[in-house]
Amino acid sequence: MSIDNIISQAVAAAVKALYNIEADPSTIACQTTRKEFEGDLTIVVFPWVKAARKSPEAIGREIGEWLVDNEPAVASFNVVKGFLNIVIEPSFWAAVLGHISADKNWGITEATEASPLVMVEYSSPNTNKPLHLGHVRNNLLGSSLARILAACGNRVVRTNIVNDRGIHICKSMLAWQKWGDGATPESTGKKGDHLIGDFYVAFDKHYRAEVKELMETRGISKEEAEAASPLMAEAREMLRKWEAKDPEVRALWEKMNSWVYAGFDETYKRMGVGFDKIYYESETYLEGKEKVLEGLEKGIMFRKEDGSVWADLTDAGLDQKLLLRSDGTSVYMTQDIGTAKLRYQDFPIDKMIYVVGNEQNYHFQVLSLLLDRLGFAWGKDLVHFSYGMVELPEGKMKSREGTVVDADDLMDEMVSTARAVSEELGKLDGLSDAERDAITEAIGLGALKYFLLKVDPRKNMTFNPKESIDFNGNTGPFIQYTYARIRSLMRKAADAGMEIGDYVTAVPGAREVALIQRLGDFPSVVAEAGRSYSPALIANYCYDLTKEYNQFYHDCSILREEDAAVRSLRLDLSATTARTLAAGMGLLGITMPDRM
RNA sequence: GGUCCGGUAGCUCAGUUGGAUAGAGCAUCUGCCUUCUAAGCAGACGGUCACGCGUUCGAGUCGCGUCCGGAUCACCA
Repeated sequence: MSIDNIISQAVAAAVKALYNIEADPSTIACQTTRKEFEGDLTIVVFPWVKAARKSPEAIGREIGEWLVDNEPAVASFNVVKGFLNIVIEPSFWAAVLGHISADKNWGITEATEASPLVMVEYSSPNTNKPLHLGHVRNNLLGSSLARILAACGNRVVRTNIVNDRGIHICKSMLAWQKWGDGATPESTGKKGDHLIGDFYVAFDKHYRAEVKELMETRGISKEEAEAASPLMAEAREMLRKWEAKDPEVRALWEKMNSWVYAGFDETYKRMGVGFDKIYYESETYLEGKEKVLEGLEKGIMFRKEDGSVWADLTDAGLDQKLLLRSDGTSVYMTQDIGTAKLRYQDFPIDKMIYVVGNEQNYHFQVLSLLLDRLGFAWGKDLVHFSYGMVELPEGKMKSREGTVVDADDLMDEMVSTARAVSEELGKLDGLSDAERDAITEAIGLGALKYFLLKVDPRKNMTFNPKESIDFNGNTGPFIQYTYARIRSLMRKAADAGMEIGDYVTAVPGAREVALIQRLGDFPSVVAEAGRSYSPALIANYCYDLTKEYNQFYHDCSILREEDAAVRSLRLDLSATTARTLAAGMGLLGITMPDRM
């Protein structure tokens, strides 16, 4: 039971005793007192003014007096306008810290057999090019969200739907056949995904040259030239062969995809993201048809004269949506319905969360409606975790113009910057090469992850590779640094044989109380982050906690404190802060180095 | 044009169910390394919370309208 709950319940009891008003303790506004006023917690008394027929000041005074008489945790109070500021009996704060400190899983709720089963889909790359900055935001949001949901007591299945088929991969395959000269990741020393990406670019280059030439020699329009392009015709022919399961095409497709997957795995691993179940579009793209035809029979869909199948969503304020082309083939929406069916067969999920960019908001609005009408229990309240795009100072990333920020390059750059800064500050002196590598990796990736996760996912963000990433202020490294300092402090305390956790007689000061209150918030922050699907909430909490700790740290001497009980209290407070920071940053997938 | 989402300090962003005088970082300026790590701390400067109306004890937060920016409205994925 947290101190907030104790006070809320006591206030509810006071209101009942004084004015015979029933107040739900959870609705009572109990908040940390602002610094400029005296007190620890503040109760807003305005809600009872009408029913009690008294002035806010009088009500505040009466509740305050009642609390002092009846609630041992309350030491004193003062009233400013309609705000009742409560001073908690100082010894209670030591007890609260003891409670937090004893709970090794503070803020984390373990899932049980009965917990809801939540599936989170994220990443969902194409196999024709390497991962870029946009994917990085997606991957980090998705995996962080999965961790947060698990910490909120959900059973979580992380999933990835890989777009491994279609014209795009055929383009890469064709380019490899034509101009690849038998190149492999081994022969070129390139990561497989980058190698395939290069061939995709090569196709595009040759294709555009071809179109230009056709326009000039035949004097035709761009559209006509594109339609007449032999190169594109070859790619389409290859796709046709792929769909007909031509052994040669399939073998090449499998070989090249395996290169890409090896490359992706490396990137995922470094980024610290993973999946419990991966679906491949090549295995699911035919699935939705059956479900759509089933819907047709039930009258949920209708067929037009040309044979195409549609859903009419005008009654829900949306348009008509195509689900099967006139030639009977599937579209994107149909495949998503099919994937949903497969997933439900594999896992009896209660909730589905799709981490997909906000350009697909409309798609998921439609998907939700369709799944609901087709009888999926979770269809109606599926969550489209919609996030904004990452833009560069010059504007949007465009692969054709080569302005895409590559995920691997970005991570390399972050880590080498971290190393340069660390060396300049002399932070790595006296450490082994392995230690240096581990620390700079943690800092570089910590900076990147924190930067992408601390902002509201819905918003578009600008990423300036040169200037955006900082190691000062509200950044991952700042939080990591504070953690590393505490760890160093704990090592010194251990060397000196100092005791922690033996401070029952100590009375915490104002800074300690502020920090304990902040630590006490962690469980509700995690719960709120789970409810609102917001890694940013966790990030900003970690930052606030770090700031609070640094102020405390600079205001007092810990190891030199002469009163053993106070020193012990401060050491335990430091240790608990470090643990909470590690837990919070862990939910963001950020590792905390022991020294830096 | 329809639908959805944004608009808070020069810049990048917080602001938890409506609560007290609006919060950080960066940038600019001023102090603090002989004291557990200065990637730090303390302070100064900086605001019509896009605009208007409404709801009420109280609105950055809720409702309606306007303006600006973005996304989307394919027999693409």
